[in-house]
Amino acid sequence: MNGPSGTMTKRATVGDVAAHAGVSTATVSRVLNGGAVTDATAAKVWEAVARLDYTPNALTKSIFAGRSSTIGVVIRDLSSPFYLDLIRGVDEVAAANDSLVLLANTFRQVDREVAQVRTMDEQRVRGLVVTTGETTDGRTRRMAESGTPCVVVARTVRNPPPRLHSVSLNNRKAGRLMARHLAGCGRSRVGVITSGSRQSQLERTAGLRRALAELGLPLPADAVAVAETETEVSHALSSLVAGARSRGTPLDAIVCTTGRLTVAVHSALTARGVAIPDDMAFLTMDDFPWAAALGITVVAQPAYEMGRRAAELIVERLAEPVKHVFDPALVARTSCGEARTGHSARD
Amino acid sequence: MNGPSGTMTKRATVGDVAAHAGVSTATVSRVLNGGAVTDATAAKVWEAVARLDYTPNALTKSIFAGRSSTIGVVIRDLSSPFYLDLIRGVDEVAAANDSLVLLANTFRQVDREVAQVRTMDEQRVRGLVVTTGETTDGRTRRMAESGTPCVVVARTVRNPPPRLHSVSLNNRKAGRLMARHLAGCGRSRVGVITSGSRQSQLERTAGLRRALAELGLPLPADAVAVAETETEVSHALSSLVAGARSRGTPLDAIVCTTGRLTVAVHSALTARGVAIPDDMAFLTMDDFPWAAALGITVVAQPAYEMGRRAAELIVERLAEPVKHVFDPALVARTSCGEARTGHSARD
DNA sequence: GTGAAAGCGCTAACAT
DNA sequence: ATGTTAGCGCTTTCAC
Repeated sequence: MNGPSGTMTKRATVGDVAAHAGVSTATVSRVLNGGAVTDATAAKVWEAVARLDYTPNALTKSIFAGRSSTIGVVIRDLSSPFYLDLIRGVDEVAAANDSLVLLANTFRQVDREVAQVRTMDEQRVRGLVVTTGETTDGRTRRMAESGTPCVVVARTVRNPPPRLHSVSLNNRKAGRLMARHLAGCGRSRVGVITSGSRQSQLERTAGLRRALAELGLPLPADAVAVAETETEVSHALSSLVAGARSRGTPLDAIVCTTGRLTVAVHSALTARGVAIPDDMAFLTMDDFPWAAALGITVVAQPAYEMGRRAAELIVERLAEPVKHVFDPALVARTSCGEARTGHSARD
Repeated sequence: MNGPSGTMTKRATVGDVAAHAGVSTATVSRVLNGGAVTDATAAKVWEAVARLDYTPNALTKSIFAGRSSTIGVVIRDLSSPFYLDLIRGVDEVAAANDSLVLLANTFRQVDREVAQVRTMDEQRVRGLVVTTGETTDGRTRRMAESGTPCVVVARTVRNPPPRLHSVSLNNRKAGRLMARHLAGCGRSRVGVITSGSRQSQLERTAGLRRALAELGLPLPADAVAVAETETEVSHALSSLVAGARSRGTPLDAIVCTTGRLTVAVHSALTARGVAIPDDMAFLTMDDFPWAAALGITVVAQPAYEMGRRAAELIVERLAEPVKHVFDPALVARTSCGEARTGHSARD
C-alpha cells in the first residue's frame, strides 16, 4: 500500500502532543487555535509541538468547517497568457485569505472539464472559478446552491442561483474599440480570425461588425474565418485573403479575436511575406509582454484584475449573484499604422 | 459563521444514501469503492446516490489514506514562462493519476516560501514540487522523511534523505553551449546579465566563462552584471556597455542567463538603439513562443518534461533519492548573426 | 453479502 | 482553565 519503502517517521497527532505535554487534546487544540489557557500550559504545549515537530492536519480540520480552505480553478487552456494572469490574480487574494489554489487544466477537452469540476466539488473547495463551457453548468449550479460560491469566467449564466457569479469582459465594446481604431487608421477592408463559437468570440465579432457598419464599413460573413487551433490558422488566413482578393476587395487589416492565436496569426502573416502595417494592419486581443517590442496593437483584458475579483467574490460569499463586466482597453502601438484622424479610445 | 445567507441545500452523506437505499453505510461504501455486493443492492445504492446527488467528501477519504490526492507546487514566480510550462507538465501527469495540483506562488518572498511549504505540509499533499531556495530545505527534508515525496526543481540538495529528489538543468553545459555558439558566430567580447546568486545562475555563468576561456576568450568579472528585477536591467546593461567601452573593448554580445529577464534585456537593448545582431549579438535562456518571430537565439530548458518528471517521481514514491539532470539545447535563430564556421551544438 | 461498531485526527459542546 | 464526551463523514475490521 505504501510503495517502495524506506524508513518513515510517523507523524505526531494532537494526541501525541497532549501526552507529551501532560494535558488533554482539547487543551492542545485551544493553545493552537487561541482559546483561554494559562501561560504555563501554553508553554508546555508549544514545547511539545516543537519537539515532536507537530504539523496539524488541515484535511481533518476542514471536516469540521464543512469545507477546505482551498480555491478551485478549472482552466481550459493553461498555455494561454490570459489564464496565467487570471490565476495570478486568484492566487494573490487566495494567499491573502489563507487559501491555496487548487488547479486543474482541462486541455480543452469537455469530458475532462466535467470530471475536474466534479473533483473540485469532491474536494469541498471553498469556492470555484471555472472557465469552462456550459457543460459544467448543471454541477456549478448545484454547488452554488449547496453553499460553494462559484465564479464563471468569460461567460454569463442565465438566471443564476445564489452564489453563482460571473466575471467577464464587455466583448461588444472590445469589438467596437477594434473597429474604431482600424477606421481611425484608415483601414476599411478587415478580415477576422476567430476561435469557434464561444460566447465571448461571437460577441467580439458582433461588436466589431456593428461598429464597422456604423462607420459605413461592411463586414461580410466570408470575411470571418474560424480557427480552433494554431494549426488551422494558416489555412483560415489563406482563405480569408484569397476570398477577399477574388472579390476585388483585398484586405487591408486582420483582426484576431483571441489572444491564444496571436502568435500563430502573426507568424502566418509573416510567412506570407505580409508587411505589417504597410500591407496589412494587425490587431489582436490580450496584451502580452512582447507586444511592445513587436509594436502590436491590442485590445487588452484586465486578466489579473478579473482573477482578483473572482477570488474576492468567493471570499465574500454573497448570496446575491454578482455579474461583474470589465472594460477592455485599446493599447495602440504601430501594427495598424498611423492614426489618420485624432479619435478617442474612450467608449 | 456562514456569511451572508441564502437558501442552502445541505449535502447528502453516506448515511443519507444508506437510509434512502435501506442498507448500511458500510454497504454504500462497498458499492462506491468496489467491494463484494449483490447487483440488486448495488442498484438500490446507485439509485439513491443519483437521487440525492451524493458527492463523496474527498477530504474525509484522505484522512484514512493518511494523505490527500493532491500534488503541491510551490512556485517562486508565476510570471516566468519556465514555471508555467513546468506546471503544465506536473498537471498533466497529476491528472493521469487522479490528482489535482495545489498551487502556491511566493512572489519571490522568502517568508512566503516558508509559509507556503508549511501549508502544503499541513494539507498532507501527496507530494511536493518546490522551486524555492534553501530556506525551505529543513521542512522538505522532514516531509520526505515522514513519507511525502518532495522534488526540488533547479537546485540540488546535498545528502538527501529518502524521497527527496531533484530535477534540474545541466547549467554548466548551458553556459558552454552559449560560449560555443557565440564564438562560432565570431563574437569575442561578451557581457553577461545574470539574476542574483542562485545556484543555477552561478553555474551558467561559470560554464560560460570556462568554455569561453578554453576558446581563448576571457570573461572578466566586470563583464558580468547582476539584475534582480526587470527595473534593474537597464542600469546593469548600461554599466556593462560603458565599462567595456572605457576599457577599449566594446562588447559584441550580450548574454542573459535567465529567461525571466529576456524581455527587459531585449527592450533595454532596443531602447539604446542597439541593432541585433549587427551591433550586438543577443543570446538568452529559455525558449518562448515569440522567440521565432523575433529571431532570438536561446538555450532552451525542457520545462514541460521537467514538470512531468517531477510529478512522476512523486507518483512513483521511490525511497532512493533520484537526481535527474536534464540537458539544455541551443535553438539557433538570427540574434547572434551568421555562424562563421560549421560547429556542432552537441556537447 | 451485509450490518454493527470502532476509529482516522481533530474540534466543540458539555462538564468540572 | 482544563478534562470528558461526542461527534464530523467516511472506511474498515469483525461478526453474522
